[in-house]
Amino acid sequence: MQAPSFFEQGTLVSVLTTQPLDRLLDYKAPEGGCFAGAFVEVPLGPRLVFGVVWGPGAGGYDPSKIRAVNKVLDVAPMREEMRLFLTKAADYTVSPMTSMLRLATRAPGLGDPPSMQKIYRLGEGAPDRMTPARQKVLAVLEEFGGLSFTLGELAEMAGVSTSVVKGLVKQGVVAEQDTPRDRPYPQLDPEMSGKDLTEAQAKAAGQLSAKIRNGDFGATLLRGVTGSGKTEVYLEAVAECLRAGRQALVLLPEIALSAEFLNRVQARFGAVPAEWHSGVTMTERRRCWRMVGQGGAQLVVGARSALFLPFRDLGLIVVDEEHDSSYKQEDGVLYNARDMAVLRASMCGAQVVLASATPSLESWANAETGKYDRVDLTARYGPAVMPDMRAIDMRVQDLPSNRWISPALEGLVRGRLAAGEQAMLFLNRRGYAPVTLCRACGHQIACDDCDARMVEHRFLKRLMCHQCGATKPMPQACPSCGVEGKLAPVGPGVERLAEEVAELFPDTRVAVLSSDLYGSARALKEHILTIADGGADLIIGTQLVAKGHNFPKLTLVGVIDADLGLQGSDLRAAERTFQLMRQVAGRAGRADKPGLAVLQSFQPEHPVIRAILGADDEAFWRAEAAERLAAGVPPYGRMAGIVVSGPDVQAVFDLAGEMARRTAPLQKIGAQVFGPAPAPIARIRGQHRVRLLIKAAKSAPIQTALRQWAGQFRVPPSLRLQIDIDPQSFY
DNA sequence: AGCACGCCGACT
DNA sequence: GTCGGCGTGCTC
Repeated sequence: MQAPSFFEQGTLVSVLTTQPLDRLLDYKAPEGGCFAGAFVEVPLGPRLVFGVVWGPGAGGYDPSKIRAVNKVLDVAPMREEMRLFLTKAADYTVSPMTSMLRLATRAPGLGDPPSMQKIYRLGEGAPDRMTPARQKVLAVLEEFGGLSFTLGELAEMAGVSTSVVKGLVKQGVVAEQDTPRDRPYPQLDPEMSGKDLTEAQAKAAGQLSAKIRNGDFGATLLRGVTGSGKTEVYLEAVAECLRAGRQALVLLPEIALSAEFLNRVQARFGAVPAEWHSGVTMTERRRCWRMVGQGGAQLVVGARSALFLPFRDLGLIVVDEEHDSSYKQEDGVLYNARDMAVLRASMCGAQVVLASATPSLESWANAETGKYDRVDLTARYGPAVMPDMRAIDMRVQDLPSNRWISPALEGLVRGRLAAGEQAMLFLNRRGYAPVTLCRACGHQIACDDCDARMVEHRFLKRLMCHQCGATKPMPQACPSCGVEGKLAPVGPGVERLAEEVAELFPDTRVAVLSSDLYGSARALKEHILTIADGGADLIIGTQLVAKGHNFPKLTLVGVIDADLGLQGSDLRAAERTFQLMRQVAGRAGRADKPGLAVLQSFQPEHPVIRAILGADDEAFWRAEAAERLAAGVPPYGRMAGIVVSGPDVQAVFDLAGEMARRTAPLQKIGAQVFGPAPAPIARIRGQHRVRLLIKAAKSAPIQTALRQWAGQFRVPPSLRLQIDIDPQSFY
C-alpha cells in the first residue's frame, strides 16, 4: 500500500466529523501539517468536534470562512483500508458516513493524550530489614518475573497493604516506572497445546490453516453439527493467523459472549484475549481500541461492533453462530455483521470463517455456488451421537385446555427422570401467559405505547410489554368494562408451564431458564452451570437454552409448541424455525447417552417439521432455496425495508404515501414497491410505524437507487426514515 | 448534533 | 410590552 498523503500546513484538507452533516468539511491543515487519516479536533461553529482527515480539500467554500484544524490527536491514524471499508459499508447500508465514523470510534477518550500509570517490577539489591510482608511482595515479583503490576495489583497478590510496596520502592528493591496506561495485551502463544483434535477436526483445521497461509481473501462456511467441536477447529485457524503475525477477530452473538469462551481461548493460547462488547468497562474499551490500532492486541473476541475496530493487519475473522439474528441489529447503522465481515476481509486480504450448525440460507447458497468454500464436521465430538427426533401429533393427544404437556411427552419425561437423567421442555415464550383476556367483555390488555398485548409475568407480579419493556401491575378489574374478577390468562409462557410441571412431577427439582428471571447475565450464567452440573432434573427454558450452553446430563428435549415460529408471513419463518429446532434438539445427548428430541405439533406433516425430523438438512436447504428462487427473494433477489415512524399517525402516513408515489429512481432499476402499510407492530413506544417494501433483481443497483429516491424527500425532525437493506424480519 | 434566529401565543 | 414555545437553517 502506498504511503499516506501528507498535507503541508495551510493546505486545504477535507474532514469527516461525527456531526450529522452528511458531507465533508474543508479545513486548513494545522501547524506541522497532517497526514490523510489523521484523527483531528476541528472548530465547528462555537464548538470543537472530533473528525478524521479524509483527503485533499474539495474547495468551493468561501475561503475567508475556512478555519484551521485545531490539533492532531495522539491516536494511530485511520488507515486508508479502513476509510475505504467505512465508505463501502456506508454505501451498502445506505447510511451516512458520519454514522459510520461514530461506529468506528466508539471508544472514550480518543482525544486525550495517553495517560500514564506507575507500574512496579523487581529492582536491585535486598531490603535493609526483611519482614514477612516484604518477603511476600518479593516472592510475587520473582514468581512472575517478566510481568509488572500496578500498585494495587501487586499489594493484592502479595496480600499486603500498599505501604509495604512503597517502603520497598524507597529502598530501590522494587522499581517504579511510568508506562502508558493502555498496556498491550499479553502475548498469545499459538503453540501452547490445545485439546487433541479428532481426525475430522484436524482435517477441517488443516483446510482453514492452508487458506490462511495463502494470505489472501476468502470465505469458508464451517458447518459443524452441535457438539462437533467447531470451536476447537476455528481456534486452530486463529493459531495459524497468529503464527503468520496477523491479527484475528472472533465475533460471537452478544448473548454467547462468556467467561467460558475466554477460558477456552486462555487454555489454547495461554492468555486472555482483548474483549469488545457492551459489558466491557470504559477503560478497557479504550485500551482495546488503542491496542488493536497499535498492534498490541493479537486477538479480539467481541460482539458485532468489533468489526469496526482499527485493526492494523487483520488476517482472520470468525463469525460464530453466523446464522444468529442478533448479528443484524441497529448500532446507529443497520448492518449485518456477517456481511460486513466478508466486506472487511475482502479489503484487507483476510479469511472469513462462518461457523454454524445451521447456517443461514445466504451462506448455504454462497457455498453452493462456490463463492464460499465449505468445510463440514459431521460427527459429534467423542462418543455423543445426534439425537433421535420425533413428532407428537397434538391432534390425537387428549389434552384439556390450559394444559400443554401431552400424555405422550409426560410419559417420556417420566421415563428419563426415573432413569436419573435430565429432561428439558422448550417453549419460546417468556412470562406466564401471552394474553390476558376479560371474560366479561373480550378485552385483551394491551400496552399503552405499543400495538402489542401485554404479557403476564407472575414472577414479577406485573404485566409486561415485550416490545418496549413497559410494565404495569395486574389490574383487579377489566380496564375496558370495569368488571372485577373476570380477567383470565390465555396461552402458555414458561412460568405457566412450570406450574403444570409442578403438578405433574411434584417431587422433581425444576429449573426455569428465562432471561427475565435473573438480575444479571452473570447470575444467569452461574445458574446455568449449576443446572448443567445436575442442579435440576427438569429444565424449562426459552430461546436462551438453545444457544451453545452445554447440558451433559440432558437426554430428552421436548418442544412444547414446534409450530410457534411458523405462524405469520415472514420470509424467514421456515428457516428460523428449522434453525431453532435443530439447535434446541442439539442440546440432548451430548455426553455418552443418546438423546431424544420430540416436537409437539398440530401440523406434523408441515414441510418444515418434516425436514426437522428427517436427518437430511441438505434437503431442507435445497427446498427452501428453490422456494426463494421462485419468489425472487433473498438470497436470489434484493430487498429493502423502509420504515417511516413518528408520534403523529397522519404525518407518518403522509410521508410514506408521498414516497410511494414518487418512485422514479426505483422504477428505473426495475424495482417493485409494496406499501405503504402499517408495520406488523404498528406502534412501538408511542411511535407510529408505516412500512414500504422494495424488491429488486439480484443484480439491480438497489442502494444507489434507494439513495436517489430517499434524497427526494424532506424528512421533518419529528419523523424518522429508516432504510433496512436485506431485512431479516419485516417488523 | 448543538446552537442561534425568528415568528407566534400567553403572561406580567 | 416581553417571555418562551419550537420550526428552520447553519456549521468548513
